[in-house]
Amino acid sequence: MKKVDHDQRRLEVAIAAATIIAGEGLEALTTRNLANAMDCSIGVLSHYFVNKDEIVIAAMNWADSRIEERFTGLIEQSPMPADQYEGFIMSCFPLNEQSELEWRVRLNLAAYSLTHPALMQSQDEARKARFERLVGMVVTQQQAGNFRTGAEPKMIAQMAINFVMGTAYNLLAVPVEDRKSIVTDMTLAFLHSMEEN
Amino acid sequence: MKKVDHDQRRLEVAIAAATIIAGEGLEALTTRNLANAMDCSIGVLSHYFVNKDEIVIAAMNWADSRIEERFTGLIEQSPMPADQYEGFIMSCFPLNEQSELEWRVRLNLAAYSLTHPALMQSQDEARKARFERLVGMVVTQQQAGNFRTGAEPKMIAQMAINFVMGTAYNLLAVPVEDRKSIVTDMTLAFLHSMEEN
Amino acid sequence: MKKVDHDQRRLEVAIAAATIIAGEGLEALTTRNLANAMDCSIGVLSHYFVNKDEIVIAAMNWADSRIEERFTGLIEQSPMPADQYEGFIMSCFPLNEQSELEWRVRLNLAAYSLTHPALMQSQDEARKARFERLVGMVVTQQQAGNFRTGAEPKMIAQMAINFVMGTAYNLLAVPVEDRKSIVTDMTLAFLHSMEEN
Amino acid sequence: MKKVDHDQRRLEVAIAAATIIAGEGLEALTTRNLANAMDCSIGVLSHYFVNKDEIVIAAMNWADSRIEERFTGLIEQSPMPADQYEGFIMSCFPLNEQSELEWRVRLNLAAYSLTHPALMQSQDEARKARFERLVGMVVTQQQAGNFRTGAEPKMIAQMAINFVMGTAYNLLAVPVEDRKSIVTDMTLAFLHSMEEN
DNA sequence: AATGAATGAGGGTTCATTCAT
DNA sequence: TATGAATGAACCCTCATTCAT
Repeated sequence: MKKVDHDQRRLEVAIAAATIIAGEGLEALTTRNLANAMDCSIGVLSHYFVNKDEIVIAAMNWADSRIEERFTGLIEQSPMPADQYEGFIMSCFPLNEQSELEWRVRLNLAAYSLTHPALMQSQDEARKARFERLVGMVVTQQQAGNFRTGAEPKMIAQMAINFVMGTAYNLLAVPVEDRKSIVTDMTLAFLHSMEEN
Repeated sequence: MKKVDHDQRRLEVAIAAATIIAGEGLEALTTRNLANAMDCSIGVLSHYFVNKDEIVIAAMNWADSRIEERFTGLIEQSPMPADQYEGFIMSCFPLNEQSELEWRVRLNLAAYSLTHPALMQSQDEARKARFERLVGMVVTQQQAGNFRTGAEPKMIAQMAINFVMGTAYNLLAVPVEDRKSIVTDMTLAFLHSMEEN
Repeated sequence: MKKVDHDQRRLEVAIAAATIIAGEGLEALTTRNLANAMDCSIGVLSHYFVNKDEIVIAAMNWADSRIEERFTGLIEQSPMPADQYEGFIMSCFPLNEQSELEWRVRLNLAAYSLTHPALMQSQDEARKARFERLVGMVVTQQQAGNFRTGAEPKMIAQMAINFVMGTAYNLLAVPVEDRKSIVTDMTLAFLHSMEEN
Repeated sequence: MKKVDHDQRRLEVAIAAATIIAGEGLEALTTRNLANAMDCSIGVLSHYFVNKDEIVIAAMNWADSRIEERFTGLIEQSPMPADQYEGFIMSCFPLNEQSELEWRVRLNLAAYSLTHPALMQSQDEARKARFERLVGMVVTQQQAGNFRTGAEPKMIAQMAINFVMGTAYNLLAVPVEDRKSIVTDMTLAFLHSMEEN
């Protein structure tokens, strides 16, 4: 008798919530506003989430996961041929409407989790997993002769993470049309600085 | 002198507000909570700020300025002797209680300004000024032979900004006692990658 | 037979509702909670009751009737031999789990009916019938020489009702294990005071 | 700078709440309804009570205390001259508009406390204190030769309490104009049954 | 300048009820 | 019959803001 896919519906709510957070800010994410955006009644939300906090968390985790999945997908196919840097860049940074939305939510998540221990903890775990994956990739690249071997893989991995995050967050303040050339140059510069010299 | 008192009180309010944002989150910054933290009555706040939005902005700008001032102070005394990297690092990153507070607020500011045009605009201006100052510093360093000349000063400046921001934000998730060694290594690596080779 | 099933189901709902009222209070009697206790879906309730008010009334009337039926059963077998006081007491007061439940609901009914005219009216009718029956019993007992004849049967009947109610309600606040000796002594004292002297 | 008496205002809220409970029932006691009855805004309530539960408790305790105080006042002036039974009766039972209100709330309290442990506990304490006072009074009356000495003071006290409660609660279902003669007869009969014979 | 009581809009949430399946 | 997703009114409560003192 199940007419609706429960998980699908939860996802829809999470995406709608993420869209509001990205577009109007966290304070604009009210149940009324959200129900309106989803074109349903307020009561519906309580069928899929026990309270609003869960919705906020689901929205943020959704955006975070989307970014992370693209990033992970890239790493897994390394060693990356140099001619695929283009795809790397496009996947890693907010260069289209969709990833813009996700990065905006992620920036909110970064600030929000500072004072929400449960969220901070899940972030920590995600961070560790990401770090480990990236360290593995660096080692692979070093063995392939693409990265210099003088530096610790762990440091290179952490610097890459910081580079991507710092660049992505700062990019959000730049007009969309200007972003691509900036980020391309900077990524190449970063990768160059990681290369054997 | 009245004006001094007035400005002094505004500053006190901003600092108290920033402390709440950093410690309990933006949602915990209520007028009642703020008045309580300042050990004064709610009504006092309206003598110094026309509404709560102004308080939020003042708090965020205060934290932002504090970080920026230290950064600017460093730049102005360049070319930096190599033996002052220690001070540079301590000044640029959240390595003590005070700067931790400021960086936490700044991260909130980064997210908040995404959907608050007025704030975004003032951020833009600050960003430009910061950028210009840093470009000047890079040129100076290049002329002094500390930085490689192969790269555009603008790109180096932007990469430095992104490096500092990305590193600082990610540092907030690391236990305070572990931060210093991490950031030292990474800063040296970054500066090394900027050097002539 | 459909009718039997239907009435049976209504009764089951009423008992489940009464159980919730007795155990968790009137405010805990929600449709969701009730459906959960009955291990059925919310929609089922509307097949047997037009709305929740009817359920509340059915639950309260059920408990009230249970108590009343035992009381009536006792009266009808009067004149009561002195050696059956034990049974009288056990039947009239909340001395086991089941009657405890019923009396708790009845106390809720007493309060609830104060502001629910329809319920108050049905209560009035039940009260009158109870009163008449008891007056008849008192007359019988007087004729049998068990009760003093100096007092009006009506007054004795009313005092008996008040005695039972006052005692039963106050008993609900006493630990179950202490109740029996208390109520035995008090009933004997009451009956003694009603006897010829 | 205190313009209002905080305790006075709390009392006003409690009385207004009690009036609603008595007149429209516990379910009609909403914050909107209460604010409306007090001719003030909803927000005012939160200045004097942390939440609605506290208001309900305050209202019920107020009504309970009013009844109790009259009862205690009577006991303290015992041994009671026989010609003051009139006052005793008027003070003990719901025979005017004011005490009617209080007894209606008390009946709600009796039912409500069944499933509200905190309230039940405070009721227990009040019950014990009441009992002790009454036992003391019974002893006094026995020494004055007004009550029979054959019975335990404790039993007499408990029977008196049950008599008053049972009678008062049942009285609430009787038209006000019929109550006085009923309760007078019954009280005299009760007191008579307590006398030496 | 400082106070804090008062306001009432708007927040999240719960609820009885309806209805397509 | 039975289901449970959907509805939206109404709940309690918090909040920024105002203003008489």
